[in-house]
Amino acid sequence: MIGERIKSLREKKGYSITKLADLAGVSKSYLSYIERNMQNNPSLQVMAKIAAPLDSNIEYLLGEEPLPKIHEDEILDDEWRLIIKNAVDEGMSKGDFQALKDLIRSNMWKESKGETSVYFNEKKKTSNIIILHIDN
Amino acid sequence: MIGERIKSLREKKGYSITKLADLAGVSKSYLSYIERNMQNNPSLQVMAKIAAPLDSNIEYLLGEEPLPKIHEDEILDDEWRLIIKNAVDEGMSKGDFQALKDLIRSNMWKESKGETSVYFNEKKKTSNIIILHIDN
DNA sequence: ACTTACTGTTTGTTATAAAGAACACTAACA
DNA sequence: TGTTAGTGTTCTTTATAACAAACAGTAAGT
Repeated sequence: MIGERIKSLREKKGYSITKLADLAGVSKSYLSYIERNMQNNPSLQVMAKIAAPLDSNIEYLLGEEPLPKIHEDEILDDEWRLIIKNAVDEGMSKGDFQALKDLIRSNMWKESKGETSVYFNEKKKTSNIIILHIDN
Repeated sequence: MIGERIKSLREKKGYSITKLADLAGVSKSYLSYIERNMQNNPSLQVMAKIAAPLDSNIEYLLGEEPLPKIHEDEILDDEWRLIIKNAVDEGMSKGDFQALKDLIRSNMWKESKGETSVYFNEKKKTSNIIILHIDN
């Protein structure tokens, strides 16, 4: 849920609700509501304002939406084609794809120990890829 | 701007405002406002409802970068087909790909400061992806 | 004990997101 | 010509997002 994400990032930064609310420019009462999931439909502007001082972004705060089911036994060319088409429309180049393919094949991706400035952004359950976020 | 993205995807799907509004479950008047950027602060729920029938997601609709040019479908398709085929043969799942696609779109990838346990493994010049290696 | 300064919560109240029309404008067709 | 069905746009209203302020709780200081 979105509230947990914000709270987690906030505490990781050592911010209080009041502090983050000030930095973000939203009311602390509203931030409190959002963190407790009593208000689960904030606007984009509020989300963006909250994400900024957390050095995060909306997509991460939104967390993972469940991936569509995968039929593992057969490769549907049409389905792949649709996926690729959307990806290309959204800006994926062949070079991107090749790089990612190599990334998938490498089995070097493991859980972070959590004591560094690196933390996991999200973990796809249907994939062995873990998306990272470098926290500067 | 967010309105242009929605409109572009909508027209690509051949949907009218009314049709998309019905599929998304939002009012067509509000969708019209959003597309014309007269309402630039919709809620997350509305954004999610709009993104779904467009086979997109919020993060893309929010994206700042201009839409890439779309190449000729036929040439692209064959070339992509070969790439995908090889990738699938090598074990790439659709989930893998979707995860990677999200990875590309997120603009959170920055150079490592070098003081952590993370270092860059390699950098593909044909891609904007930086492959990382977590050193446990 | 009584501040002072935090923490996060709960109260109203106000501003506005979002709906549900009604509206104007086409094109197709009887 | 009038009617129907489609497009997208404006109205008007209502539901609620978001605020400001008051509130309770804790810890440190006097």
